[in-house]
Amino acid sequence: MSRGPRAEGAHRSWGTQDSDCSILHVDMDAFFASVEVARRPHLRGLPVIVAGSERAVVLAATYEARAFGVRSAMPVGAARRLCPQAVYIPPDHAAYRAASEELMEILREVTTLVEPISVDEAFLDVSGARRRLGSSTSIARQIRERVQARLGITCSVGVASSKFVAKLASTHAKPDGMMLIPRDATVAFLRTLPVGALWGVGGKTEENLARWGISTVAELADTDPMVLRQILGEAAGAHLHDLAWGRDARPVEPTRTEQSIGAETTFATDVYDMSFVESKLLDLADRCAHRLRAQEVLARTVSVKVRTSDFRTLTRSRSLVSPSDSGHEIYLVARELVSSVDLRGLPVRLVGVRGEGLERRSTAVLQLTLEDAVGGKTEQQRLADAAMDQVRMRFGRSAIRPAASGRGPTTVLPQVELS
DNA sequence: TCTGGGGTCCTTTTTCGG
DNA sequence: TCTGCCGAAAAAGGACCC
Repeated sequence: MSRGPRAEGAHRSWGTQDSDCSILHVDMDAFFASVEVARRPHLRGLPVIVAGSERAVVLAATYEARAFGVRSAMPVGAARRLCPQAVYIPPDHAAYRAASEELMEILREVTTLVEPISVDEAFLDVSGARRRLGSSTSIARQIRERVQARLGITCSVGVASSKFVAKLASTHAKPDGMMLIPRDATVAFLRTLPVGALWGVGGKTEENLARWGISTVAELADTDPMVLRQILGEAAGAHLHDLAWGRDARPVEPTRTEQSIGAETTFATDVYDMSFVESKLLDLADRCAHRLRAQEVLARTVSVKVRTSDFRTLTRSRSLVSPSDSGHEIYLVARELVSSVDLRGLPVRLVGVRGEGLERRSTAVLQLTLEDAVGGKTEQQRLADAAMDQVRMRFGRSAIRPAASGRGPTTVLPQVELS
């Protein structure tokens, strides 16, 4: 579901030398819409748009709908004006998740070095798979065939010597294509692109750069990095200058861990009633906590997001005394945080709850056996009781399980301070 | 035209302890 | 005890991605 701008001049062959290009970027074409068309063949060839409520934005549009100017992230109202005859379908996220899992399975048959970056795209490092499966471009072809055969939808693949160039290549290959950017052609390819093509340059940065007379990657590449750092900040300035020269050494990382888990919702109409907002908050905290538990992680910080009817977005966050995955605990903090927000008398459009600073659950094992209790309450037993109380408070009774020996309770828990 | 919901990362501001 | 300064951590906000 790439939205990056493309350049017409870049849309040609850049050579065939793929021996030093081991990074692949696989990107499904109009993913959600394609899944819907694949299971409703009578829609093939029609403009199809996947979107939630009238107050939402377009999540995906087939190429037939794009011909009318419809784009993803466009408000549904605007899409209806451009293309009233399109078939509008509400999203079915479970189906997209299932298709996504199948896609990732296909990719992992090629190599274990797969880094999913969203439901419908992933990077692969095929340097180790080439002896078995052939050249990088040949592997790209095999992937496209398998995806078509098993999912009934098309994808595009970019092949390059770095992640970000592979991603640009897949964007230019769309729809249903493949593009190779040989290492030697990288800088020449990049210089044909507008700055907005670079990963990390959105509307604001583009405007900002335009004020300095920079609107193409070539112009950015030829700008003194010191000046870029002044315009864009320390990190972004240096990073974008590197990208403009094709320098991107980031490896494909198959095991990236999540930094936060959250849930948010936009109301059908803006609401003044804070008790209604709180009831939604409880729901969101529960969803958030449920997913924390499913991933076996605890959140160190709770943050809330409130958007008022004028589209101002405010956030508040607070660290917890001890990390938690309890919906009730998260709700209590979230409610306080929301009530501390100055809404300036405006109704609320959106609320969200997020758990941040995630840490893995269960790193230490506390074992208490009946021997510990012999002779009444020893110092050790009192200590153990206190620890157990903490465990109950933090994880609930269900966290305490009988030991395998059956002689006492064993609990798996994150480091409990026994001081 | 009227802007979703899931995230990441970076910068700036505020808070806090020494 | 009060004040200033410093650095680290936390909080807030914003831009960006799909």
